Amino acid sequence: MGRCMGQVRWKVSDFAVKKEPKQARSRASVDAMVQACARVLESRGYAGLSTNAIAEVAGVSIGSVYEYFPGKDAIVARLAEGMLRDVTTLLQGRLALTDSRNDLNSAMRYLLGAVYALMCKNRTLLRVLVFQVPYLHQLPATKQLEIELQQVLMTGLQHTRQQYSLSARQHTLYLMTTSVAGTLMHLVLVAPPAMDPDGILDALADKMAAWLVEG
Amino acid sequence: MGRCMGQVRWKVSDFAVKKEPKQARSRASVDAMVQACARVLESRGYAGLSTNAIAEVAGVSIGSVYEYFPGKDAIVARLAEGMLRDVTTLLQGRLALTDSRNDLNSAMRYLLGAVYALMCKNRTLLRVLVFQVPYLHQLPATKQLEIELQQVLMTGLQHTRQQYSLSARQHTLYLMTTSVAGTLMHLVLVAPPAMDPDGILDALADKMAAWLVEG
DNA sequence: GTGTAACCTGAGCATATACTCGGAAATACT
DNA sequence: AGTATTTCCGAGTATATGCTCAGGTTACAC
Repeated sequence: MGRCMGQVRWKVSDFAVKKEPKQARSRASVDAMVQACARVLESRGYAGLSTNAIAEVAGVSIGSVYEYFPGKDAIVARLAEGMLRDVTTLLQGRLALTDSRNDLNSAMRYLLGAVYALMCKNRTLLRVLVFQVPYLHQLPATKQLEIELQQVLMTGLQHTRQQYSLSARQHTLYLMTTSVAGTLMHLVLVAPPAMDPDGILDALADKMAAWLVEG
Repeated sequence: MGRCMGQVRWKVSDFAVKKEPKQARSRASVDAMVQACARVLESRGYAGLSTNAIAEVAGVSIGSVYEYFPGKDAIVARLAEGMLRDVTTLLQGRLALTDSRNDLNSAMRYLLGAVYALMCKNRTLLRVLVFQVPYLHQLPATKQLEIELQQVLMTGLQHTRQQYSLSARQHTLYLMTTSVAGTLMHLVLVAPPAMDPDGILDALADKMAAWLVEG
């Protein structure tokens, strides 16, 4: 077997593209590989993912896969980065809307609902990425998403006029991001469907809005 | 290669023990295998885990491994169940202490601190288990831990005399478990060490205690 | 002691997966 | 049309890992 088995840390070169596609044909092939990767992850999990499977599902030859990617992890990384970026840009977009609303609570609810809805599409794929892909949380896009979430909440914080100590704000900010992330993750990936997501998001929005004005 | 590659769901038989060790010698062997499994997971990650590696590190022959386990997943499952049970029993123990204290806030802080400390040992191993083992959240012990956490918080809820609607309580309970879990997970597994865990746990205890009395 | 059951061994076979490479086919350029 | 470049192919090789099995060793009961 090749390299890359038996290590806990990954080199960035594992995730880089080998060659940039230049013609429309090859761009379509690369896209097909990434899509195939998603489908294989959904149906067989990360352990069942192989370059051969990707090539087969994508309808291209195994040689073509290695023409553009150094290995399967690069394809997974590209797929994950795309999905994470979707959430990040959603957050950025909704942030503009949030600014114009003066009702903090409903603005928060709006944001949470949007992110929740986006996560629910691709539920299965997301589950595999989060629970099985070893290097997901080391990806740049993951950290970018964390930063973006903090940014959104920070803006909410700055809107409130209350003055608290800086450390208190920092801690609250941290708690909010981890709480929101933890709740959304569990709600989307783990909780049974009988869980009344709308009611829970209502409650979460309430609590978070309250934390914002408290400090 | 054997079976068990390429599936998203696992059979319980994958996690069962093949034969129960009866003499002290074999019990030591089985224990060595589980410990070796932990060490291999820490140093090479789940992708680098193999029955051969386990046997080598444990100092037993590969044949002995298959004498007692149907495959590596059974060993991982046993290891994980042990660690999860440690947290569960800790929670149960501290719950008794919590009852006797009337200061809800400090009781909460005590609990959080204890769980955090326990998680911090075996940080690396925990990281691998949580982020890489595909079937971790399907293990009975995982769900048991969730239930136990809810139980502890529920007891806190019942201690407060306030009467709110049942659905509000249910939602708050859910939010508390997911928030606490999310924050602890991030703090232990992801956050950089410069994060001032004590201060954050203080803040979290404050917030959670407040939610308890609010409803 | 002797017999039985539990325990251990490790070479070896089967298989899955990573990855290469020589060359064919399509496309772009002039 | 002719040439260069890009793209694609897929049989084939190397290797890691799963797992078996025939036979040896140790512990225990009587």
